[in-house]
Amino acid sequence: MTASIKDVARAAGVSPATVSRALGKGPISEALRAQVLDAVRATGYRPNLAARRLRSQDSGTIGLILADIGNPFFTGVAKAVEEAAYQAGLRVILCNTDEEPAREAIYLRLMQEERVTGLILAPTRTTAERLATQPLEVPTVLIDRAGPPGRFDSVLLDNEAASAALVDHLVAQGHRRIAGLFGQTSGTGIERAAGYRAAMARHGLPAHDRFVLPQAEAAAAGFAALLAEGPAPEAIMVSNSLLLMGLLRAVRAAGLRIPQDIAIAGFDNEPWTGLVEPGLTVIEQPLAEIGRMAMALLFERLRAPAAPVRKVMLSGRCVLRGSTAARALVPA
Amino acid sequence: MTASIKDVARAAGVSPATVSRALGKGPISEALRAQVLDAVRATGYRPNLAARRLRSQDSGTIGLILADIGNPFFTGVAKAVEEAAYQAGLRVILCNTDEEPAREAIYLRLMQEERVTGLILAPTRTTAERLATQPLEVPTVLIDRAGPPGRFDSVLLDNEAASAALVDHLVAQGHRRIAGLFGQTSGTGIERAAGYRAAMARHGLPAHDRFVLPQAEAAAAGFAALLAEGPAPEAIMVSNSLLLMGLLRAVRAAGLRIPQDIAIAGFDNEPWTGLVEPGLTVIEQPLAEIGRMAMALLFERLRAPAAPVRKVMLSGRCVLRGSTAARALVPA
DNA sequence: CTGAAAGCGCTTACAG
DNA sequence: CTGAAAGCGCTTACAG
Repeated sequence: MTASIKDVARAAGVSPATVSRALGKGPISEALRAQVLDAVRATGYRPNLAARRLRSQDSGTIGLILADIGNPFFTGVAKAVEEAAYQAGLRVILCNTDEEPAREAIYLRLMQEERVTGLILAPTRTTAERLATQPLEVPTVLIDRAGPPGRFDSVLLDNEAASAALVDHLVAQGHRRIAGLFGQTSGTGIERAAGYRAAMARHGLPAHDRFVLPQAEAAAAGFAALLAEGPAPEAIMVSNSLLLMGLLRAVRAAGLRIPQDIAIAGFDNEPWTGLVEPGLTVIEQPLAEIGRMAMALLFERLRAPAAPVRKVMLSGRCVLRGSTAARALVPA
Repeated sequence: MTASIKDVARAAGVSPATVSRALGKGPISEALRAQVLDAVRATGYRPNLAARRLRSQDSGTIGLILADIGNPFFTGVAKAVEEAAYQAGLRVILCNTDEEPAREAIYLRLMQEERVTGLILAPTRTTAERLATQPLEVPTVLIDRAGPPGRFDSVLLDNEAASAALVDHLVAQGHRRIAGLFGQTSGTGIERAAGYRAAMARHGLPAHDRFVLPQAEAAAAGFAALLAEGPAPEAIMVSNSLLLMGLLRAVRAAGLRIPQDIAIAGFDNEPWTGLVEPGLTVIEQPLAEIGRMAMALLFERLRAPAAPVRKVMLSGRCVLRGSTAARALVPA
């Protein structure tokens, strides 16, 4: 039904090889090229990518496996990846795992069956651990979440430093009982918790934190648990925007004022964090830079498969807003 | 480098055809199947999807072309589409056009070159018009945005009714000077504007609206223009959540109180619309239902290519919040 | 149920 | 620069 390269060849009075050359690279005279392009238009020919891939052994495709397509962090990174791929003439297959290791496994297999040129992956903790013993056969760059040490090119936020910056800020604002809620499914949550604990210890303060599922509802439950466990915290930090949203709801539902009764802070400078009263203090991540850097590392890897593994650490930016305003400055 | 079906056949002591049958359908004895599966494990064989597609003339893939992957409306729909595709054993290629007709054209062509089984598309106005004269060769379902009448299966919100519900509500709250800002790149914005105008006319009120780019910044500019054009509106409705966000910022920047000085309302019940003070009145769309229905229509179309074109209209739900509270009830 | 053979639509050495 | 031929890795009539 659809025209094939043979139909075009017949229409142009040339061989299929010449059509292929006219459409791709390869030497060809200008006269024949024009002839072929006319025939392409006349026949409505569209190359069959499956055939092209099979023959050339090059999928021309990048796989992008993300934990949550509804999270603006990932969509921001995805846009940058897609842009870089487009510039390089590559396609992107975008996969959403919803933080489920089972879906990750399915997509990882699929990417191998698609014979993708390269893979960019934000693994759950479960999969990150599996990666230590079952290496992937595809050139891969990890983003946002670390894998087994020294095995994968990766682009990560300096999570410990970012958490420490938040703790330092809260301490400077006069807070001492600073609690934390951290996502348990990703290495990122673990690192942010570690940064929080280290910073608290450095200030001589006791850590008080919990790991929860990265969902708004889990943050509410975690908040309740923190309250039940001891003296009410003066401030709470959380490790991602979903938790921040849940925490905000829970704090409001408890009738607590921000920041008078409790200060809150989190990660990801999403538009709504600035729209909500009194504005939420967050760590802003360089989304586009993460995506671009991931693609750059991938291209380098494709060029030099045996080069040493690289780990790029990017810094977050602390965006200070009303939710962590100094208590002394706030009218009671 | 990677094992092919021949390697598996050799390892299992059978023919490639038998390996193919063991992995797919086709009749095969249990004994041979087990033998083959062992060989698959031993060789680490992964089928080459490009080869499979080329031979079977079936890509097993659905194309999903969306206008803005950063918009929760589209990610919500995308999740439902992906879920339905997964249940049916199909893959999804997700494409983001950022409302740019040029990128839409590129992806439309790509989908044909991928020989996708079917396509789900939210076209810009430009592309929707082009579709009238240049029909697609792929079975296609339009979502969110109408195409040329009677030519494409589609799943749409009843936009005129939704806009009318918002206008009726605002009128019931005592507002008369009700203005509107509508996205100009999609048919949806046009329809919502039409619904607004019709409802205003029905109430004997003059319409006062502008079309703007679907961006938060454009809403701010549009708001300023509305103010400059005449007596200040008592209420403003907008046609999507990006505009609602921009409008909220602009209203606040102008030092106006919501709803005392101005009431606002819009579309899409995103989490932040409930978190922001005083809560924003919005039309909630049935995201999952839109995605599921689109896939259902697509499957029906594949089953019966010549069946009559179907257009499914879904109703929005009006979520009333503080941003449109009655003026009389609000303390001044 | 099983195998040998053909062929999906391309690209790419190989000659000329 | 151009063409004839081979072959990428599968699946699927066709025999048996």
